[in-house]
Amino acid sequence: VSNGPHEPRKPARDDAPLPEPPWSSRRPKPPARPPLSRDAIVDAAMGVLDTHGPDALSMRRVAEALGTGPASLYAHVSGKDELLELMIDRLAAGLQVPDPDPARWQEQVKECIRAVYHAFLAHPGLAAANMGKIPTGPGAIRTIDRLLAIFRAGNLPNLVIAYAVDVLMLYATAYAYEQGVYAERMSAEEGERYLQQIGEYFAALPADRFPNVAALSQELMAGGEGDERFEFGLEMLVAGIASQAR
Amino acid sequence: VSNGPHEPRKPARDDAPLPEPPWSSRRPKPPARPPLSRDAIVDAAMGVLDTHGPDALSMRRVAEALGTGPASLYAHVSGKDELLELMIDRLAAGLQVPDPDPARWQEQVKECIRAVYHAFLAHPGLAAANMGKIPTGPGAIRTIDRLLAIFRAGNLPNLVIAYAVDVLMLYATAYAYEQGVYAERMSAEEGERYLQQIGEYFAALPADRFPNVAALSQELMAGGEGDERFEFGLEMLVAGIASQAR
DNA sequence: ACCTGAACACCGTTCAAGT
DNA sequence: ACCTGAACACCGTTCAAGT
Repeated sequence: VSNGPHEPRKPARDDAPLPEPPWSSRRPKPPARPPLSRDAIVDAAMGVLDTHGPDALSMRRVAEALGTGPASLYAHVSGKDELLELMIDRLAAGLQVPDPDPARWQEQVKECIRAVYHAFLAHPGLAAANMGKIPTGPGAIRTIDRLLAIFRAGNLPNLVIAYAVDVLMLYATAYAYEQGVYAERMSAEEGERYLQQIGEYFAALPADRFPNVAALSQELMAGGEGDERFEFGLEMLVAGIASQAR
Repeated sequence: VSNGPHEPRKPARDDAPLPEPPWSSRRPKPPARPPLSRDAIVDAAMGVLDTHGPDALSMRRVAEALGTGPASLYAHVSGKDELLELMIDRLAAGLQVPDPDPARWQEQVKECIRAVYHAFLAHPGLAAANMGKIPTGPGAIRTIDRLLAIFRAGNLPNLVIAYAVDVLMLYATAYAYEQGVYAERMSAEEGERYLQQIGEYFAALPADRFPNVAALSQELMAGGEGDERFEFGLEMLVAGIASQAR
């Protein structure tokens, strides 16, 4: 089995493999499929994730998308963990972080954390893998360095800056993970209905045993549509951090 | 196959099955193993998690601990997701939340969030399962209700209370997840060495490309031992929330 | 009603063998 | 050096069959 029938979905392109002319029978089996590489594997993994969802992101599916077997990936990547790290680093490398403007540093920080949040939201499955690991890839380092520059324009103690970057990154990642789990299980309409059901359940709880949940059932369910809840936590954190300026 | 040879590890106890006396041949095969139940399954799952770690927490291992096959669990539990929810609810039910003391509400909130954090830290694997789900079990509802009581003593708008509980719970859960992933992969000594290596890597980065990471390499690695970083974020959040009092 | 053995459709990773 | 088929040791879940 060479290749060919493995990827019939994509439309023909200029670099599509031509039929082998019988007279130039020098190389009987040229590997028309591009050779494997770390980048090609990350490309394929991103494609699998975006089109089939986080549950489909397996070494086997990625290999299948490349027209090979799962064992072939291990020549370029030490395992699934490293592949996820490479995917996260590609995500980080794509983030745009502005040059620091001292007068607007708080707003700039919020913009960056929103960008991190939305990036992980766009590729569910990466947020979970980003937790518990200290980023060391070039893309992540670049992003963190530029984010640190903004914080340094805010006249904060260095230790506060370091902790602040950490906690804000965790916040964005964790929130994206949560939203991803939530979105993965149901469509927007189902989510609406689910939230309403939970709200009714809370409101119907025996008020003598759970008086506060019953009293606040409305508010506990509010703001589920947009980014209001995310913005609330972001606001609280940045305000608290800003209060540490010297 | 009845039971008996499936659990040869534990020492003999008073309720160990005695050899069948041949003269009382009424019931040839009394089910000496206690019948399955939701509680028994949750017990066994907690045992598997605590003694063998989160990676070992599979339906098959839980069934094995109960001396049966995995299919038997599905008569009492709809699947692994529900089992995890039941485990989380047991965790929540064990949390102690004090009666509200209006003068100390901020400190009381911090105590509660610390308790949530430490509870998830003690049972790694549950934190990840707690994200993206709205808790509805009796244990979780009870805990949330008592936590809401403390917030209501703080004279905050109802919407702020609702968002605050949410964001603080997410913070505690996410931080515990992160710490759990970190602790799972290495011992305390290995963690120490790992952090030091990362610190050296950061300090050795080309200062012209990553000036801020290089300059702050010390601070970026600080406070990894204790709960300083967790406390920092908790402080920022509670301070920000308290500033919303009317 | 509760339990079970066996199977289904997957995983990540390893390894000897090929080129 | 790079790639591969086949296998290993697992998963969660289903289902017909038993009692």
